[in-house]
Amino acid sequence: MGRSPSFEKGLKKGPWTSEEDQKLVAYIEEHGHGSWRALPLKAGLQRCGKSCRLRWTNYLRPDIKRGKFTLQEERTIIQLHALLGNRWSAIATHLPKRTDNEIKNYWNTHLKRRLTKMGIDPMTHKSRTATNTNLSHMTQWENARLEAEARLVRGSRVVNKSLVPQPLSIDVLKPWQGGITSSKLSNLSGIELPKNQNLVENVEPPSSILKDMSVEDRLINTLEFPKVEEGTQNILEVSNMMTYQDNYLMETFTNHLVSDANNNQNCLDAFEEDNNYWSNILDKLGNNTSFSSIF
DNA sequence: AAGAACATCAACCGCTCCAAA
DNA sequence: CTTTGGAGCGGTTGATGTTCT
Repeated sequence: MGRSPSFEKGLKKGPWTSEEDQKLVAYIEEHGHGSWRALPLKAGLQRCGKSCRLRWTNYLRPDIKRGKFTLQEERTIIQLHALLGNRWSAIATHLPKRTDNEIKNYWNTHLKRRLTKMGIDPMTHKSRTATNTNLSHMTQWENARLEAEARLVRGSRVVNKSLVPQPLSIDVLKPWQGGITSSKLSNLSGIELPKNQNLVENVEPPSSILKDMSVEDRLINTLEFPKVEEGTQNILEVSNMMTYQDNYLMETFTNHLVSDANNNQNCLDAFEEDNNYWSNILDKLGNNTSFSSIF
Protein backbone atom coordinates (compact mmCIF):
# COMPACT_ATOMS: atom_id res chain seq x y z
CA MET A 1 0.00 0.00 0.00
CA GLY A 2 3.03 2.19 -0.16
CA ARG A 3 2.75 5.44 -2.01
CA SER A 4 3.76 4.98 -5.62
CA PRO A 5 6.76 6.93 -6.87
CA SER A 6 4.55 8.20 -9.67
CA PHE A 7 3.00 10.55 -7.13
CA GLU A 8 6.30 12.18 -6.52
CA LYS A 9 6.87 14.99 -8.99
CA GLY A 10 10.05 16.32 -10.55
CA LEU A 11 12.14 13.25 -9.95
CA LYS A 12 14.62 11.95 -12.48
CA LYS A 13 14.11 8.59 -14.14
CA GLY A 14 16.13 6.43 -16.48
CA PRO A 15 19.79 5.48 -16.48
CA TRP A 16 21.99 6.70 -13.66
CA THR A 17 24.92 9.00 -14.39
CA SER A 18 28.32 8.40 -12.81
CA GLU A 19 27.84 11.61 -10.83
CA GLU A 20 24.64 10.28 -9.32
CA ASP A 21 26.35 6.97 -8.56
CA GLN A 22 29.14 8.77 -6.75
CA LYS A 23 26.70 10.79 -4.67
CA LEU A 24 24.79 7.68 -3.67
CA VAL A 25 27.87 5.64 -2.82
CA ALA A 26 29.44 8.49 -0.89
CA TYR A 27 26.31 9.04 1.16
CA ILE A 28 25.74 5.37 2.00
CA GLU A 29 29.39 4.77 2.85
CA GLU A 30 29.28 7.63 5.31
CA HIS A 31 25.79 7.32 6.78
CA GLY A 32 24.40 3.97 5.73
CA HIS A 33 21.20 3.97 3.71
CA GLY A 34 18.83 4.44 6.64
CA SER A 35 15.37 5.26 5.35
CA TRP A 36 15.43 4.90 1.60
CA ARG A 37 12.59 7.35 1.27
CA ALA A 38 14.54 10.04 3.07
CA LEU A 39 17.88 9.25 1.46
CA PRO A 40 17.60 11.11 -1.89
CA LEU A 41 17.02 14.46 -0.22
CA LYS A 42 19.88 13.97 2.22
CA ALA A 43 22.21 12.73 -0.52
CA GLY A 44 21.25 15.51 -2.93
CA LEU A 45 19.71 13.23 -5.53
CA GLN A 46 16.69 13.98 -7.70
CA ARG A 47 15.56 10.36 -7.49
CA CYS A 48 12.91 8.51 -5.55
CA GLY A 49 14.05 6.33 -2.67
CA LYS A 50 12.99 3.25 -4.52
CA SER A 51 15.23 4.05 -7.45
CA CYS A 52 18.14 4.65 -5.07
CA ARG A 53 17.59 1.35 -3.30
CA LEU A 54 17.47 -0.53 -6.58
CA ARG A 55 20.59 1.15 -7.91
CA TRP A 56 22.47 0.34 -4.72
CA THR A 57 21.33 -3.24 -4.24
CA ASN A 58 21.62 -4.27 -7.87
CA TYR A 59 24.64 -2.34 -9.03
CA LEU A 60 26.62 -0.19 -6.62
CA ARG A 61 26.84 -2.42 -3.57
CA PRO A 62 30.50 -3.41 -3.10
CA ASP A 63 29.80 -7.11 -2.47
CA ILE A 64 28.40 -7.81 -5.91
CA LYS A 65 29.91 -10.25 -8.32
CA ARG A 66 29.38 -9.36 -11.93
CA GLY A 67 30.10 -11.12 -15.17
CA LYS A 68 29.45 -14.54 -16.57
CA PHE A 69 27.73 -17.15 -14.44
CA THR A 70 29.80 -20.24 -13.72
CA LEU A 71 28.59 -23.74 -14.48
CA GLN A 72 28.18 -24.29 -10.75
CA GLU A 73 26.03 -21.20 -10.46
CA GLU A 74 23.91 -22.28 -13.42
CA ARG A 75 23.35 -25.64 -11.78
CA THR A 76 22.33 -24.01 -8.56
CA ILE A 77 19.87 -21.68 -10.29
CA ILE A 78 18.19 -24.50 -12.19
CA GLN A 79 17.99 -26.68 -9.11
CA LEU A 80 16.63 -23.92 -6.94
CA HIS A 81 14.18 -22.83 -9.61
CA ALA A 82 12.87 -26.38 -9.72
CA LEU A 83 12.33 -26.18 -5.97
CA LEU A 84 11.31 -22.57 -5.48
CA GLY A 85 9.89 -21.39 -8.79
CA ASN A 86 10.25 -17.72 -9.69
CA ARG A 87 11.21 -16.70 -6.17
CA TRP A 88 14.30 -14.85 -7.29
CA SER A 89 15.16 -13.28 -3.98
CA ALA A 90 15.05 -16.68 -2.29
CA ILE A 91 17.22 -18.12 -5.02
CA ALA A 92 19.63 -15.20 -4.72
CA THR A 93 20.24 -15.92 -1.04
CA HIS A 94 21.91 -19.16 -2.12
CA LEU A 95 24.13 -17.52 -4.72
CA PRO A 96 26.60 -15.31 -2.88
CA LYS A 97 27.20 -11.90 -4.43
CA ARG A 98 24.55 -12.33 -7.11
CA THR A 99 21.41 -10.19 -7.11
CA ASP A 100 17.88 -11.40 -7.65
CA ASN A 101 17.58 -9.10 -10.66
CA GLU A 102 20.69 -10.53 -12.27
CA ILE A 103 19.56 -14.10 -11.66
CA LYS A 104 16.12 -13.33 -13.00
CA ASN A 105 17.60 -11.80 -16.16
CA TYR A 106 19.99 -14.70 -16.61
CA TRP A 107 17.18 -17.19 -16.23
CA ASN A 108 14.96 -15.39 -18.73
CA THR A 109 17.66 -14.82 -21.34
CA HIS A 110 19.75 -17.98 -21.07
CA LEU A 111 18.58 -20.83 -18.90
CA LYS A 112 14.89 -20.80 -19.79
CA ARG A 113 15.73 -20.94 -23.46
CA ARG A 114 18.29 -23.68 -22.97
CA LEU A 115 15.84 -25.91 -21.11
CA THR A 116 13.19 -25.26 -23.75
CA LYS A 117 15.61 -26.30 -26.49
CA MET A 118 16.25 -29.51 -24.61
CA GLY A 119 12.56 -30.26 -24.54
CA ILE A 120 12.17 -29.39 -20.87
CA ASP A 121 9.34 -27.16 -19.75
CA PRO A 122 11.20 -24.38 -17.88
CA MET A 123 8.31 -23.80 -15.52
CA THR A 124 7.60 -27.38 -14.49
CA HIS A 125 11.11 -28.71 -15.20
CA LYS A 126 9.49 -31.74 -16.74
CA SER A 127 9.95 -33.21 -20.18
CA ARG A 128 7.46 -32.01 -22.73
CA THR A 129 7.23 -35.53 -24.13
CA ALA A 130 4.56 -37.00 -21.94
CA THR A 131 5.18 -40.48 -23.26
CA ASN A 132 8.71 -40.55 -21.92
CA THR A 133 8.66 -43.50 -19.58
CA ASN A 134 11.72 -42.28 -17.68
CA LEU A 135 9.60 -39.56 -16.18
CA SER A 136 6.49 -41.55 -15.54
CA HIS A 137 7.25 -42.06 -11.89
CA MET A 138 7.69 -38.36 -11.32
CA THR A 139 4.34 -37.73 -12.90
CA GLN A 140 2.81 -40.42 -10.76
CA TRP A 141 4.30 -38.92 -7.63
CA GLU A 142 2.99 -35.50 -8.44
CA ASN A 143 -0.45 -36.69 -9.43
CA ALA A 144 -0.75 -38.93 -6.42
CA ARG A 145 0.36 -36.17 -4.09
CA LEU A 146 -2.10 -33.70 -5.55
CA GLU A 147 -4.90 -36.22 -5.34
CA ALA A 148 -4.02 -37.00 -1.76
CA GLU A 149 -3.97 -33.36 -0.82
CA ALA A 150 -7.32 -32.86 -2.47
CA ARG A 151 -8.70 -35.75 -0.46
CA LEU A 152 -7.23 -34.37 2.70
CA VAL A 153 -8.84 -31.04 2.07
CA ARG A 154 -12.16 -32.73 1.65
CA GLY A 155 -11.54 -34.28 5.04
CA SER A 156 -12.21 -37.82 3.89
CA ARG A 157 -9.33 -39.43 5.73
CA VAL A 158 -8.07 -36.78 8.06
CA VAL A 159 -9.19 -36.37 11.62
CA ASN A 160 -7.30 -33.17 12.25
CA LYS A 161 -7.42 -30.70 9.38
CA SER A 162 -4.28 -29.03 10.64
CA LEU A 163 -2.48 -32.09 9.30
CA VAL A 164 -3.24 -31.20 5.71
CA PRO A 165 0.19 -31.15 4.10
CA GLN A 166 1.36 -27.71 3.15
CA PRO A 167 3.62 -27.11 0.17
CA LEU A 168 6.79 -27.81 2.09
CA SER A 169 8.75 -27.97 -1.11
CA ILE A 170 8.35 -24.23 -1.50
CA ASP A 171 10.16 -23.48 1.74
CA VAL A 172 12.21 -26.60 1.90
CA LEU A 173 15.48 -24.69 1.95
CA LYS A 174 14.59 -22.47 4.88
CA PRO A 175 15.03 -25.04 7.62
CA TRP A 176 18.51 -25.86 6.31
CA GLN A 177 19.70 -22.39 6.93
CA GLY A 178 19.68 -22.83 10.66
CA GLY A 179 19.16 -26.50 11.30
CA ILE A 180 15.69 -27.96 11.40
CA THR A 181 13.67 -28.85 14.44
CA SER A 182 10.13 -30.06 14.80
CA SER A 183 8.96 -26.74 16.13
CA LYS A 184 10.76 -24.80 13.45
CA LEU A 185 9.24 -26.94 10.75
CA SER A 186 5.83 -26.51 12.31
CA ASN A 187 6.23 -22.78 12.30
CA LEU A 188 7.35 -22.73 8.71
CA SER A 189 4.81 -25.07 7.30
CA GLY A 190 1.85 -24.44 9.55
CA ILE A 191 1.63 -28.14 10.25
CA GLU A 192 1.14 -29.22 13.82
CA LEU A 193 3.19 -32.35 14.05
CA PRO A 194 1.96 -35.24 16.13
CA LYS A 195 4.29 -36.31 18.93
CA ASN A 196 4.94 -39.70 17.41
CA GLN A 197 5.71 -38.13 14.06
CA ASN A 198 9.27 -39.22 13.41
CA LEU A 199 9.67 -37.91 9.88
CA VAL A 200 11.19 -34.60 10.86
CA GLU A 201 13.84 -36.16 13.03
CA ASN A 202 14.71 -38.50 10.20
CA VAL A 203 15.34 -35.67 7.76
CA GLU A 204 17.08 -33.42 10.23
CA PRO A 205 20.46 -32.47 8.77
CA PRO A 206 23.59 -32.70 10.90
CA SER A 207 23.87 -28.96 11.43
CA SER A 208 27.57 -29.10 12.34
CA ILE A 209 28.29 -30.53 8.92
CA LEU A 210 25.56 -28.64 7.12
CA LYS A 211 27.03 -25.20 7.65
CA ASP A 212 30.12 -26.03 5.62
CA MET A 213 28.25 -27.64 2.76
CA SER A 214 27.28 -26.20 -0.59
CA VAL A 215 23.64 -25.95 -1.48
CA GLU A 216 24.03 -28.87 -3.84
CA ASP A 217 25.57 -31.07 -1.19
CA ARG A 218 22.86 -30.10 1.25
CA LEU A 219 20.26 -31.19 -1.25
CA ILE A 220 21.90 -34.52 -1.81
CA ASN A 221 22.68 -35.23 1.83
CA THR A 222 19.53 -33.92 3.42
CA LEU A 223 16.92 -35.56 1.29
CA GLU A 224 17.34 -38.97 2.80
CA PHE A 225 14.33 -41.13 2.79
CA PRO A 226 13.06 -41.59 6.31
CA LYS A 227 12.68 -45.07 7.70
CA VAL A 228 9.09 -45.97 8.16
CA GLU A 229 8.15 -49.15 9.91
CA GLU A 230 5.47 -51.19 8.30
CA GLY A 231 1.99 -50.10 9.18
CA THR A 232 3.01 -46.87 10.81
CA GLN A 233 2.83 -44.56 7.83
CA ASN A 234 0.01 -42.08 7.68
CA ILE A 235 -1.13 -39.67 5.06
CA LEU A 236 1.01 -36.84 6.35
CA GLU A 237 4.17 -38.90 6.47
CA VAL A 238 3.74 -40.27 3.01
CA SER A 239 2.78 -36.94 1.54
CA ASN A 240 5.76 -35.24 3.12
CA MET A 241 8.05 -38.00 1.95
CA MET A 242 6.74 -37.54 -1.54
CA THR A 243 7.45 -33.86 -1.40
CA TYR A 244 11.04 -34.55 -0.44
CA GLN A 245 11.33 -37.23 -3.07
CA ASP A 246 9.99 -34.90 -5.74
CA ASN A 247 12.68 -32.45 -4.77
CA TYR A 248 15.36 -35.09 -4.78
CA LEU A 249 14.34 -36.37 -8.17
CA MET A 250 14.23 -32.89 -9.60
CA GLU A 251 17.62 -32.10 -8.15
CA THR A 252 19.29 -35.19 -9.53
CA PHE A 253 17.64 -34.66 -12.86
CA THR A 254 18.78 -31.06 -13.19
CA ASN A 255 22.28 -32.15 -12.21
CA HIS A 256 22.36 -34.36 -15.21
CA LEU A 257 20.75 -31.74 -17.41
CA VAL A 258 23.41 -29.19 -16.70
CA SER A 259 26.46 -31.41 -16.51
CA ASP A 260 25.53 -33.15 -19.71
CA ALA A 261 23.54 -30.47 -21.42
CA ASN A 262 24.29 -31.63 -24.95
CA ASN A 263 23.28 -35.21 -24.51
CA ASN A 264 19.66 -35.75 -23.67
CA GLN A 265 19.85 -39.52 -23.75
CA ASN A 266 22.65 -39.63 -21.20
CA CYS A 267 20.65 -37.32 -18.99
CA LEU A 268 17.65 -39.55 -19.11
CA ASP A 269 19.69 -42.72 -18.57
CA ALA A 270 21.24 -41.24 -15.48
CA PHE A 271 17.90 -40.02 -14.27
CA GLU A 272 16.48 -43.50 -14.65
CA GLU A 273 19.05 -44.76 -12.16
CA ASP A 274 17.84 -42.24 -9.62
CA ASN A 275 14.28 -43.08 -10.37
CA ASN A 276 15.01 -46.77 -9.83
CA TYR A 277 16.46 -45.89 -6.47
CA TRP A 278 13.16 -44.46 -5.37
CA SER A 279 11.26 -47.38 -6.83
CA ASN A 280 13.32 -49.69 -4.65
CA ILE A 281 12.42 -47.67 -1.62
CA LEU A 282 8.80 -47.94 -2.56
CA ASP A 283 9.19 -51.70 -2.68
CA LYS A 284 10.56 -51.63 0.85
CA LEU A 285 7.41 -49.81 1.87
CA GLY A 286 5.45 -52.70 0.48
CA ASN A 287 3.81 -50.79 -2.32
CA ASN A 288 4.79 -52.71 -5.39
CA THR A 289 2.10 -51.62 -7.76
CA SER A 290 2.17 -47.86 -8.07
CA PHE A 291 2.71 -44.73 -6.07
CA SER A 292 -0.96 -43.99 -6.15
CA SER A 293 -1.72 -47.19 -4.30
CA ILE A 294 -0.26 -45.74 -1.13
CA PHE A 295 -3.42 -43.76 -0.82
C1' DA B 1 27.60 -0.58 -45.38
C1' DA B 2 22.99 -0.47 -43.74
C1' DG B 3 19.22 -1.70 -41.39
C1' DA B 4 16.48 -5.46 -39.54
C1' DA B 5 16.21 -8.82 -36.04
C1' DC B 6 17.57 -10.53 -31.92
C1' DA B 7 19.82 -10.48 -27.22
C1' DT B 8 20.93 -8.36 -22.99
C1' DC B 9 20.15 -6.15 -18.73
C1' DA B 10 19.35 -1.87 -15.98
C1' DA B 11 15.53 0.24 -14.42
C1' DC B 12 10.69 0.95 -13.75
C1' DC B 13 5.93 -0.22 -12.21
C1' DG B 14 2.45 -2.27 -9.63
C1' DC B 15 1.73 -5.06 -6.19
C1' DT B 16 2.14 -7.43 -1.49
C1' DC B 17 3.92 -7.77 3.04
C1' DC B 18 4.48 -6.19 7.50
C1' DA B 19 5.55 -3.18 11.31
C1' DA B 20 4.18 0.89 13.54
C1' DA B 21 0.82 4.23 14.79
C1' DC C 1 -8.83 -3.78 14.63
C1' DT C 2 -7.75 -0.50 10.96
C1' DT C 3 -4.84 2.54 8.52
C1' DT C 4 -0.55 4.05 6.81
C1' DG C 5 3.70 3.95 4.57
C1' DG C 6 8.40 1.87 3.94
C1' DA C 7 10.60 -2.02 2.02
C1' DG C 8 10.97 -5.54 -1.04
C1' DC C 9 9.49 -8.68 -4.81
C1' DG C 10 8.50 -10.25 -9.51
C1' DG C 11 6.99 -9.03 -14.14
C1' DT C 12 7.87 -6.09 -17.75
C1' DT C 13 9.85 -2.43 -20.56
C1' DG C 14 12.94 -0.08 -23.40
C1' DA C 15 17.62 1.53 -24.44
C1' DT C 16 21.67 -0.26 -26.08
C1' DG C 17 24.66 -3.64 -28.06
C1' DT C 18 25.41 -7.53 -31.21
C1' DT C 19 24.55 -10.55 -34.97
C1' DC C 20 22.46 -11.59 -39.22
C1' DT C 21 20.93 -10.76 -43.92
